[in-house]
Amino acid sequence: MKKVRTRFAPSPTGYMHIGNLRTALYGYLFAKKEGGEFILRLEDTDSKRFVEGAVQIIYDTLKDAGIVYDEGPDIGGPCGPYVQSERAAIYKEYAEKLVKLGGAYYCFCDRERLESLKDENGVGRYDKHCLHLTGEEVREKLAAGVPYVIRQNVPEEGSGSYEDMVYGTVTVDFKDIEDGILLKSDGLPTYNFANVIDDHLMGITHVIRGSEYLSSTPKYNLMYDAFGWERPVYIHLPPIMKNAHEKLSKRNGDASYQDLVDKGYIKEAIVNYIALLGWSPKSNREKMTLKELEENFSLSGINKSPSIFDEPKLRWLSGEYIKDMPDEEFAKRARPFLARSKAYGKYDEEKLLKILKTRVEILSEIPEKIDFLEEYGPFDEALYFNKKMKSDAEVAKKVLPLARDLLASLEPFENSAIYQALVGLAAENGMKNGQVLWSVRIALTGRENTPGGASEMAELLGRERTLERLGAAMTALGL
RNA sequence: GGCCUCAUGGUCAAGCGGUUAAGACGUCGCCCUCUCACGGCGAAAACCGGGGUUCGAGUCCCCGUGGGGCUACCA
Repeated sequence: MKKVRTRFAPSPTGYMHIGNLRTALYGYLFAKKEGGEFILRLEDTDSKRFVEGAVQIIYDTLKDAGIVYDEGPDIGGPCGPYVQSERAAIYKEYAEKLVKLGGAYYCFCDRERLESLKDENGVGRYDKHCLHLTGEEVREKLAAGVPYVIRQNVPEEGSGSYEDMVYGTVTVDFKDIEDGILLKSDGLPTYNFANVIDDHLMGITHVIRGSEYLSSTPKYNLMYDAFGWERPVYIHLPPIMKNAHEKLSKRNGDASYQDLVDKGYIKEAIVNYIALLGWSPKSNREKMTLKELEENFSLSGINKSPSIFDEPKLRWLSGEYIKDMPDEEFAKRARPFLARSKAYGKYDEEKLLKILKTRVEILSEIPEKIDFLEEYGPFDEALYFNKKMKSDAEVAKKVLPLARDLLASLEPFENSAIYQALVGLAAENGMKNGQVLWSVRIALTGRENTPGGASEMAELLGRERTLERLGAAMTALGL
């Protein structure tokens, strides 16, 4: 059996979108699952669309996501170069060869004539005008330097079929396919042509790409057939949508890989999530590492219908990754976000992280979750009221002084000891635990909700700040 | 317009002729609990419509409707 070779062939025109990344991911997963190779090729034949820095983004994104290619522009390989703009001579040679084989022909029609072929709606296909030029006429024009393109010669009758691995049999009548341009007048190939030549020359066995190529695949096959080359297996992927009507794209939103990483989504979760968009594993387990995805990937699990990118679910997955992450790893990843908080550097980092770990799904939530530590100030005494805890300002007036005295000398000043002490205080004074705990927590933070209980907050704040705030709260209550 | 293609809860999806139509996210409720969160338990929620085929259709066929794509000297 031939070794499986897949490729990811992006055009360096900007950001890596989630859809692009998924196409790359599936190509990678399939190749690895089959023990094959995955290669990266840059399709930059349209100089007008070239965007500075886009190539680097492609390298960086793949690397960051853990998608490693076996051959590519920056690492080389036996089928290079892997950049189409550096392969112009190859395409020209093959285009001329295809002309000789009857699969293509020279066309000298100018734009004006081409325009005249279209109807009021701008539709109308080429009429094969130049196909009927004699060999002599072609030679003359070529010699005279008349600008030309090379067009594919699509049969006027019949149809082309192929078996797509996800969509099944796809058939298109040749009469619905135009004699597309293979080699532009600037000498560079169009996507269709360069793609076929490169995929063949690079030994690609499985073409994995978006479903937008579903109906143009028969014309690729025509070329493979004309050259006498073996056709690859096609695997078309449904689009990833922003909503029911729009495809995910930079223009519609900002769901590029980098944007998500910047927002603090855990990158493994992003990769995991997009693998699940359009593909479902045999088992019901959804959280999977790249390695596990490689092992479990299968073409039969690929879905045919478009899927909508659901950020809430990505959020959840990201949170799962955080919760399962070793503390040191979480610390490493959280630190840059921690640094954005006012509380950064003023509290014990380890304690902060511990509190954050189960309360954060994406890293960018970190600052907002702990900023409150530095936002202590006068607050409404109605906060002391809690029906379930049977607590209110009057209770607080009783509790706070006792708590302050108790905590002033408590050793060690640490969560469970503090908790035990406060509960003990409640018992001694015939109060409910909640009355003490609630009052203290409110006094310490001035907030109805905090990421942790009274004892945890006290530990975090430290003895000095705890006593200080207890004192301030008592003063506010008129004590 | 022509052609290709898709259609199960709000979202991702399982299902591949006979099921009480999985599971996950989200939502809601309950439990746990020093508030929040975590965790546990539970609930509501779906086969686009119409014709066939069949003893039997979410599953097969046709039509319709709706969505997406292609129809460039873009990829």
